[in-house]
Amino acid sequence: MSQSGAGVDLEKSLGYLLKEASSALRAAMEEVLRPLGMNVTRYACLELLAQRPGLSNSELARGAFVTRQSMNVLLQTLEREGHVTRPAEAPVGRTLPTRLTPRGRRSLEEASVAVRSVEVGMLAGMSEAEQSEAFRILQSMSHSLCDGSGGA
Amino acid sequence: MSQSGAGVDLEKSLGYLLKEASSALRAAMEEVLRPLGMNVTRYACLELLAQRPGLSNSELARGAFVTRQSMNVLLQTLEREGHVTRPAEAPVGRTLPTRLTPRGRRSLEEASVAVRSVEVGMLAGMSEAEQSEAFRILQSMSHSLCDGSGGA
DNA sequence: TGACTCATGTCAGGAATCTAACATAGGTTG
DNA sequence: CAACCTATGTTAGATTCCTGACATGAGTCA
Repeated sequence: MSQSGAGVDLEKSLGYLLKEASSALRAAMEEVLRPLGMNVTRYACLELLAQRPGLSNSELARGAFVTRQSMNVLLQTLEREGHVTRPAEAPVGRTLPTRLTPRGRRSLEEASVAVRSVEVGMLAGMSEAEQSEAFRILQSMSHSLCDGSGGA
Repeated sequence: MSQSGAGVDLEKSLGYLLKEASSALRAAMEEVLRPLGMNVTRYACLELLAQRPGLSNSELARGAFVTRQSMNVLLQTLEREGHVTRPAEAPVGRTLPTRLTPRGRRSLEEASVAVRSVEVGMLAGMSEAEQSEAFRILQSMSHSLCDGSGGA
């Protein structure tokens, strides 16, 4: 390997570290979800619907960090598979409120257990106080980035 | 919007928050890099080469969080554009040590300024102590995830 | 009322990434 | 030495995701 102990500051960048942690988390989640025939985006969609029934396509897209076009095709798949239902007509406006079916809820249950184990593993070795601190810090980063980006 | 103040714990998940922050960072970086005709992966590749000249294709891939196949096509593009150079023959084994050209270094300079401004904005409102704490915490998360995933 | 703006759902095309596969070089172990 | 295993570079095919575009419904304002 070429990596000698040269003075590189990429390893000191919080941005790089953030990406590294996020990448590791995603990889770990994909790994435990694959045997269940699921992936991170599918899980995120179902989890969002479990916690906030009636979310629209666009709202799910924002919550799962994909475009609404991508979420649309995912919802069509989930609908075809019988995991979610959407009314044929929009009760108001154009938004179609989506809901989990019992089958979707069952799939989510399995996945939730797997994902929770990953998150527990991620927090191994961190005290309650550190977790609270991590929460505050990550929220601060998100807000700073959104303010600086969307507000300018 | 459908989001009432219902008791949802996705907002309390450190994993979700980690993804949110990482997503915001990536979006902010893409935004400032786009006017420069660059994207996050290209920037990561050039930055890695600046800090560790002679990295191989596979090492760059790992550092930029993509597959070595994806990095390979990127390197071919960068080589065609004159941003990097690779020897025609591997001096040892099969690894082709890659290096920045002066032109690649110039492109990186521009991008670095833009990216640094994003990172500075992200750290706005965080004290030195908090940044150190963030560093420790993110590293702890990464390590816990890799140990639990690759070691099992 | 009518024009404007904004958000949504949806379809089509393209760009980026990944998975699968093969050949080669180096180290390891019998 | 020979067989084996691992890591690398590379190509090709498939998949995923995004960008662009259009039509519809709701709210705003003159």
